[in-house]
Formats: sequence, structure tokens, C-alpha cells
Amino acid sequence: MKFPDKARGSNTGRPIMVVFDLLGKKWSLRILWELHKERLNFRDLQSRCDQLSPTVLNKRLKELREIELVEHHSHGYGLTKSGQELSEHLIQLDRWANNWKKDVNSES
Amino acid sequence: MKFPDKARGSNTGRPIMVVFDLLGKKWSLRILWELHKERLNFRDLQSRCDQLSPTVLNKRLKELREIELVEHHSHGYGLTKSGQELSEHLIQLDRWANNWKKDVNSES
DNA sequence: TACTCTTGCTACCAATAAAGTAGCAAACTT
DNA sequence: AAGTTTGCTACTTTATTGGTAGCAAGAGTA
Repeated sequence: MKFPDKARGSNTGRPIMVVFDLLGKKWSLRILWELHKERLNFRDLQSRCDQLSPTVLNKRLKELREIELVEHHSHGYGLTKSGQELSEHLIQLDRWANNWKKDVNSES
Repeated sequence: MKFPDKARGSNTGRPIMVVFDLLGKKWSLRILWELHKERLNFRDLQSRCDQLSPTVLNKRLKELREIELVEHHSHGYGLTKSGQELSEHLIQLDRWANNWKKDVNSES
């Protein structure tokens, strides 16, 4: 696979920009989140993501497979090794978010 | 501030979903990224973000201020304490992305 | 004071992305 | 062979984003 040089216009060739670009699309983060918990087939994944439209789900899956964060085997969709690494960061983010909620609610 | 219960429809009340929802919008991640490096005023921030339209920039800034990740002082826009914490995770993500690029390019 | 320049923003319309629904073809089950 | 499940496409509607123009308020300058 060729690493994308630019993503949706906004870019300087830096990998993080590619990441921002992809994750900045609706449902991308959610899809990775749901897949990090377990492998899921198309329709189950759709259910986990509030029944997002198959149009968009399919588009995201294509994009995520393209950059090899997600792969499709006979048993359903799952994260690649890279995808799992990325999902670790999402788990960290989840931890942060829980504390953040506490902070925000307790002040003011 | 009241912590948002749901975000763009997709939600179960979990903080991470609020985060996914907001960061899943175009330019959110990029704005946080640019602001973590330094404070910037509206127009400079716009320049750093490939001249994104003022319409969207303003909308994002409102959203990010609403959940107190960004604040606006006389010297420009900057991250709040929470925003800085979040940006630490983005820095981690940046590190990961750089390695990821290596992996992806070397294989196949 | 009046004149510029900067800054943050809104209004407006065009373009692109996402949602929603229906349904089909291929694989799997029974 | 008939029914089910699965992954997906087609099509239309709605939402989000882009792009440009320009204004009101404040700061700096003559």
C-alpha cells in the first residue's frame, strides 16, 4: 500500500494529518472503537453504531481497509495490528474522558 | 457547564461518545493540534488550518468552548486545562502515526 | 478627532458528505 | 430447492462544509 500523501486537501504530508483527516470523518472513531472490542460483521457493526446507513459504513470500511487499520476476514471485520495499536490510544482517551466528565460536572 | 448527554444523535451518555462525536467533525482535531502548539487569534488559526472557512472555524470554536476544551482570552484562542490534557493524547497519536507510516511503507 | 488597519465574526449561496430506505446478488442453511 | 443471512449498491433527501463578501467593534496613528 502506498501511504497517502494528502488527505482531503488539508495536508503537509505528515502522517498525523492523514490520521486527523480520516478520524475527522463521522463514524470513523466509533467504528474503530466498536471493532476493538470484538470482531463484527457488517450488519452487527451497523447495529453497534446506532444503525448508521450502510452507505456510510461501507465507505468508512473501505477507507479504513485502504490504510490497513481494518481488515475483513470470513468471520467479520476486525482491526489489523496497526488498528489495534491505534485503538490502545482510544482506550487511553476513554479513560481521560471519564475523568474529564467529573471535572466538568463538579465545577461552575 | 452541563455535560452533554448526547451528541449528534449517536450516544449512550458515555463521555467517550461525546468526544468521538465532536472530534469526528472535520477540523476539530486539527484545531486542537494547532492550538496545543501556541495561542492563536482567529485569523492566524485559520491560516494554520489551510484557510478553512470562517463559518466552520467559528462553529468549531463555539463547540470546543462549550465543552471547555478551548477558551478565548484577549491574547487569542488557547486550550483549557482539559484541552491540554487531551492534546497530550494527540501528541501520543502523532508518535504512533510516524511509526505507522514506516510500517505501512516498508511492507508489501 | 478622524482615518486607517486589524480582528472576530455573520450572511449568503454552492458544493460535498451523510442519512434513510429499498432491494439485489451471492453465500450459507435446512 | 427454498429460505435466510450477509454485504453491499442505487437512489433520494437532508445535513454539513466550503467560499466569498463584507460589516461592526476596537486598537493604533496622524
